[in-house]
Amino acid sequence: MRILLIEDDCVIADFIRKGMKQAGFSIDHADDGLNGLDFALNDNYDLAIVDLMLPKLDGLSIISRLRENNIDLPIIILSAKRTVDDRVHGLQHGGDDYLTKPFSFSELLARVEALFRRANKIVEPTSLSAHNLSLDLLARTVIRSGKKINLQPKEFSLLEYLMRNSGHVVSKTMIMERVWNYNFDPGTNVVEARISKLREKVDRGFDTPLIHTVRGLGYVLKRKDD
Amino acid sequence: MRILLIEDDCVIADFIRKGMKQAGFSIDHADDGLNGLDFALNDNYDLAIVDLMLPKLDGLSIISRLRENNIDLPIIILSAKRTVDDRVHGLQHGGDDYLTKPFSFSELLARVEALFRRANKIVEPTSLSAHNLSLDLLARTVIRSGKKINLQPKEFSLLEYLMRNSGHVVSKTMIMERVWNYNFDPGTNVVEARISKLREKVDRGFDTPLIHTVRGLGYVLKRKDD
DNA sequence: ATGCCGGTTTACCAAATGGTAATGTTACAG
DNA sequence: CTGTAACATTACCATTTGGTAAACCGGCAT
Repeated sequence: MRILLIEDDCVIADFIRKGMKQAGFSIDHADDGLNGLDFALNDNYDLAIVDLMLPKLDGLSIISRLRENNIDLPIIILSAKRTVDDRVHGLQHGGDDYLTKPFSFSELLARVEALFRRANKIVEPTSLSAHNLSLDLLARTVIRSGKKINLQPKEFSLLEYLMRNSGHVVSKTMIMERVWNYNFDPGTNVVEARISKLREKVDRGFDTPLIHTVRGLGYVLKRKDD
Repeated sequence: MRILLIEDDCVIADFIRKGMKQAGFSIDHADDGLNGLDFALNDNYDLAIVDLMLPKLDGLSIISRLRENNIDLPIIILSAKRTVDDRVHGLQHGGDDYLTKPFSFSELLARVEALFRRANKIVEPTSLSAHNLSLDLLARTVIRSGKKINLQPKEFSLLEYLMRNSGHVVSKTMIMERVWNYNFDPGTNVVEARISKLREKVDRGFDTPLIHTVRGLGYVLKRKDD
């Protein structure tokens, strides 16, 4: 979870930085508006905490610029201005929350967590892809270099699991647990057998194989050179 | 945009109701906690505004119960309690925002709009729900009032189609085309037969049937009184 | 009331699915 | 080079699935 903090008062900035680190977040700090905008535009953050009064470029302008650029980043506004008009103004500019200084750290943390909760629900990917292979998780269809591939339900789940961990080796035991919901070893070779069928459909006849076995460890989905 | 307001003070409730209507929202009002929970569980709202101090069931309990039932509804907490602890508590229980009384209507409106902005990202829905029935399109699971229902793949697709058109009658021909990909009439009663099995699993043993037949036209998924 | 038409339910069977085990293959140690 | 263990492939069979048709039911027009 990466947070961007844009704040010029270094006492407050330090206070927030330390607290967030302790809470297990990774946090970057920009101390003026232009830097902050630059950070936000050129890196992928999960949330931003933005002061309104900033040197070079004020907070509201940063938010407007981000929204103009279609950057949909949850933003908490931090400000000394406490009138209703200021709050309303901040939210209307595209802020997600407004917190007035002075504030207690626990409240900031609670708001950060509330926003994460909401933002991360929506991010669930509806398709997975690697190289020229892609799965549509909603339609449950598989396409490799434009050609539709017909998989059985179990085969699809197996491939989905490999794709979700693409680049990382997954052991047969892991596969058993996540795809078959077995927490024991049935003493058969179900996984091998199903992998074989899967390869036949997904790899056979295509340029380069994507399903690789790692002797003694398990299987990986990747292209050879990754 | 449908808002659910749970508030026992009728002066405040009226004030909010009028304002929201004027702002173009459709709003329902429950004046105690149990009613509120019932409304939220049995209907589809886009946002809820919840007072904390309520007769019969307090606001935090309502929120907890909703989150337990996997109902992901943006919630604004409204409360006279203004301490940091209360705010933190409210957010930790699954609220998305916390507003203290007295508040100005413009601030409430701004927060409602901010939450809508975030919740309504134009993303393909990954779950469908109607009344107390909900489908998880990714996991391909079905839950009705907390109980898991096991459907066969075809049954799931059929129910999904009904849900996607919930409230609207769909003809058997339509169903054949979209669920079976037949563009002709096979002269059998596949649809009827499968609808029957589906009813057995989805409706039998539950409070109110959701799958209704409209003689001569087709089928609808809805509650009787909608 | 009677029969008919549209819809429902059920039993049945063919096809698809998915696990098992036997057999074949390959990598690597010695 | 050879033996072994890990893995691959394949044939086979039980279970699940899903379509068909026949029996059943209930509202409505005659």
